[in-house]
Amino acid sequence: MCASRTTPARPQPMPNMNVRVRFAPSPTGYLHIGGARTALFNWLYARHTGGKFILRVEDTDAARNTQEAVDVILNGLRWLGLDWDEGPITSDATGPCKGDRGPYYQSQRKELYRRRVEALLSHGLAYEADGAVKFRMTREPVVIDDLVVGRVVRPLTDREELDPDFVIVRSDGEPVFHLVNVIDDLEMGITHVIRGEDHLSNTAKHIALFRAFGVEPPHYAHIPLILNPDGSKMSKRDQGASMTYYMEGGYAPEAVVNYLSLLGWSSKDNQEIFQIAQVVERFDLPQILRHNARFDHEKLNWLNFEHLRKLEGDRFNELTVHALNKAGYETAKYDLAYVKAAVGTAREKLKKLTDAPGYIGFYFRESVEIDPAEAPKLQAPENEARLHRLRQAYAAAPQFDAATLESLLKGLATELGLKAGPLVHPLRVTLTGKSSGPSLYHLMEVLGRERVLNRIDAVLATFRR
RNA sequence: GACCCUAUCGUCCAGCGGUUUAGGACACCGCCCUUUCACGGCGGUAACACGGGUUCGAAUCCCGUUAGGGUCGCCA
Repeated sequence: MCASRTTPARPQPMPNMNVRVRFAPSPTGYLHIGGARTALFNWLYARHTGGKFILRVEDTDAARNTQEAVDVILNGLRWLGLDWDEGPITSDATGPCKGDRGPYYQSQRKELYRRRVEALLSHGLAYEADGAVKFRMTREPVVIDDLVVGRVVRPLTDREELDPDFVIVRSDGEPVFHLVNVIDDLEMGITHVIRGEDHLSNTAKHIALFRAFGVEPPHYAHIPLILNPDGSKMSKRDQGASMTYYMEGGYAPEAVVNYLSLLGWSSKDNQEIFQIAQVVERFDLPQILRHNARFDHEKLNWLNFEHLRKLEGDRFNELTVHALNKAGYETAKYDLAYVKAAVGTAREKLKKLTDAPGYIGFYFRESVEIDPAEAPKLQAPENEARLHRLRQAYAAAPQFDAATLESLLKGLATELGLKAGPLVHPLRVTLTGKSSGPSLYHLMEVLGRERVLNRIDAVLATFRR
């Protein structure tokens, strides 16, 4: 267990410096995109105000909460770049953590809950019924002054009218969500609860609980939900509901974070493309919209492209090489400079990182695999002589750089009374196997004279059968 | 069913009583540029859910209807 909770709160230097927000996921084995956005908004608010972002794992359901499930969440948040100031460091509930308000796993806080329940019991604010412990809920409508939604008055529903009290400890002794959530927020000194709107109705219970513990509740900000493109609610099974879809689908974290920021929040000045630091600077709770938003994959794709092309060279190289390796291309077998130059020709061209293997994989295969759709065109009789002339010109090229290669090709085209196209197309297919790809002249420069001549020879050989 | 939230182009946002022939972005459709594929440039189609009020004047305020979402668990 990490640091004790008895450490007194430190004095707050500035009025706005004491914001404490948290993301409190339940490890179910996957991180929902909506949960990721909730985490992002909390993180943004903490960073904007100079407050603390806390990660707390709500692993009360021992049966389905595994360490692997926690890792999914930790990895998802890390991938997005949402670092937490307090919370677990590993997926081991009894392992190390940072922060002095731990433990940050609910499974490690049972004693705390037990004491709080006893206090409630002894004050007559809770009572036992059928082996469970129930909380004596207020019968009055509860007013919620929500930072996003505004003032909401929640009266009892007709069902609650019958019995407003609700279970806080099950008959098996396990405390329920409403209870532990409130106790933890209280103990951890959470000042703002930023969460999905699906919790808005529950908030009445939470406020009543806070008051029963003798404290005023934190500020609440209920953010709208993310819906499917067709407007239905996004559930586990839906495409793109899980963070892994983006992590493995060729998206840059920068783009996903940017897109998520724009769902339900706006800087009001029509800017769409943001670096995360710019969002941190402008983000605030009052600008959050009140209505749900549909997830638009096309727009995310566009943002992904925009971010990919703006990525700093090394970062682009890192992400692209990773995508190539994942697809089975062993870039490590090649010169670092060659790899960098090769990847460089895909710069500003990739829509998704997962397009990299198909786009520049030819650099990392010793023999070219001709696209079956292009093979017949390449076999056109006139191509033999053209490729032969091209080979001669390139074998004798004084320098093997893009500009020289281009002028040699164009010179040859003029000589043969052709436009560049009839030479460019077969040559591209010969060298890469495909009809489209990086700039032909630059790709040849990267490939180098030896590979270019070899690849031309390989195709020429198919003409002489 | 009860209660709560919401409602501007297909989608995401701007608009917060008059400066609006409702603006931007994605997507879509033309044209241009071009060594492929892209990018880019120019132009275009496209919305205030409906009905009542309030007001000299409403996308903007109020009420209702409709629609969508959420909550009513010994799930979280």
